[in-house]
Amino acid sequence: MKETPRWLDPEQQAAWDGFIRMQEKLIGRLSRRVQTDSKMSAADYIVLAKLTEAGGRLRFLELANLVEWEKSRMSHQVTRMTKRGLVAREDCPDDGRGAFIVATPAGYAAIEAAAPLHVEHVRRLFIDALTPKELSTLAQISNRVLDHMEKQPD
Amino acid sequence: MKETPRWLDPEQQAAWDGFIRMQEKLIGRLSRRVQTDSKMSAADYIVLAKLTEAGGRLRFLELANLVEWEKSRMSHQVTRMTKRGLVAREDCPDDGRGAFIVATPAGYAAIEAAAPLHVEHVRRLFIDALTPKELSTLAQISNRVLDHMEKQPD
DNA sequence: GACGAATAGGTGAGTTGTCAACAATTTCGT
DNA sequence: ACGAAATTGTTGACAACTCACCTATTCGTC
Repeated sequence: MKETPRWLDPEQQAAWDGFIRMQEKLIGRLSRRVQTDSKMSAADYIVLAKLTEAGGRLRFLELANLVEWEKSRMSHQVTRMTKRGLVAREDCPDDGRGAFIVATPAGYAAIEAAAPLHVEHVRRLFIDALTPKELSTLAQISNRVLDHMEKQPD
Repeated sequence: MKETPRWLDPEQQAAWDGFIRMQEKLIGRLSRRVQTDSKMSAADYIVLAKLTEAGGRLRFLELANLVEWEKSRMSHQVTRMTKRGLVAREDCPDDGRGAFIVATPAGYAAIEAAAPLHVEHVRRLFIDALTPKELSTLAQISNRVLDHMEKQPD
C-alpha cells in the first residue's frame, strides 16, 4: 500500500518554482551573452575563471569540484579547451594517475578579455535587482543548501 | 582608452559564486535522480509537470515561457517527447501558425508516477536545508530578479 | 485588398553533456 | 608484501542544446 505523497505547501512550491525559473532564465541569458561577446562558451568561461583565480594550475578533480561538475563532463570540456589552446594537461609527479590542468597564456588572455563585460552583465541582470541585504541572505541560503547536500546521500 | 572594470565587491562575489555553485550542484543531483528513478529526463519531467498543471494543453510558446526555454530548445524537446509518446502536437484552429501541445495519457501516467519521488528529493535536498523564512526570502529574491530581467534588454 | 513587418513555430548541423564501462595507479587490511 | 578495493582520470556512443536560417501565417497600414 502506497503512502499518499507529501506535496509541497504553497509557499514551498512558490519558492521552488520561482527559483527554478529564475535560475533558468538568468543562466540562459548570461550564457548567451558570454558566447556572443567573447566567442567562448559559458563553460569555457567558468573553467578559466576558476582556474586562473586559483593560480592557473589545478588538479583535475579540484577543478571539477570548484564548478560542481562531474568528472566526465570536465574531462570532455578540458579536451575541447585543449584543442582551442586555452588550457593544457600536465601529469602529476606525486600521483601517477593524476593530472594538472594549467591555463595557457591564450587562456589568460581570453578571460582577461571576457571578464569585464561578463561582470557587467552579472551586475546588470542580477546584482542590481537586489539589495545588499538580499544578496547576503542569498549567499547564506546558497551555502546552507550546499552544506546540507554534502551531508545527504545522492 | 579603456575604463577600469568595476569588479564585484567581496560580498557580491560571494553571493554570486555561492549561487552558481549551489544551483549547479542542486540541479545536477536532482536531474540524475529523476532520470534514474523515473526513466525520463529532467527536461521531460518539467515539461510534463507544467503542461499537466496547466490542464494538459498549452500553446507551444506559452509552454516555452513557463519553463523559460527558447523556442528551438522546446521544439526539439517536444519532438523527442512526441516520439516517446508523452505529448502530442495539435494544430490551432484560431491561428494557422500555432500549435497546441497536449499531454497524452502516457504523459499523465509518467508524471503521476514520477512526481512523488521527485518531490521527496526536492524536499530532502533543498527545502529541508532552509527555514520557512529563508524560503520566503528566496521566493521574493527570485521574483525580483525575474521582474528585473524582463525590463532589461538581453 | 496588397504589401511589408512581425509572429509562431520547425529544422539541420555542429557543440556540449550524460552514462556506462574502462585503464592505471594508489591505498589499505592482513 | 600481496591482493582487494578505492581513487584518478579517460573514452565512446548517444542524447540534448544552440545557432542560424527557413516557412507559413497574421497583422497593420496605406
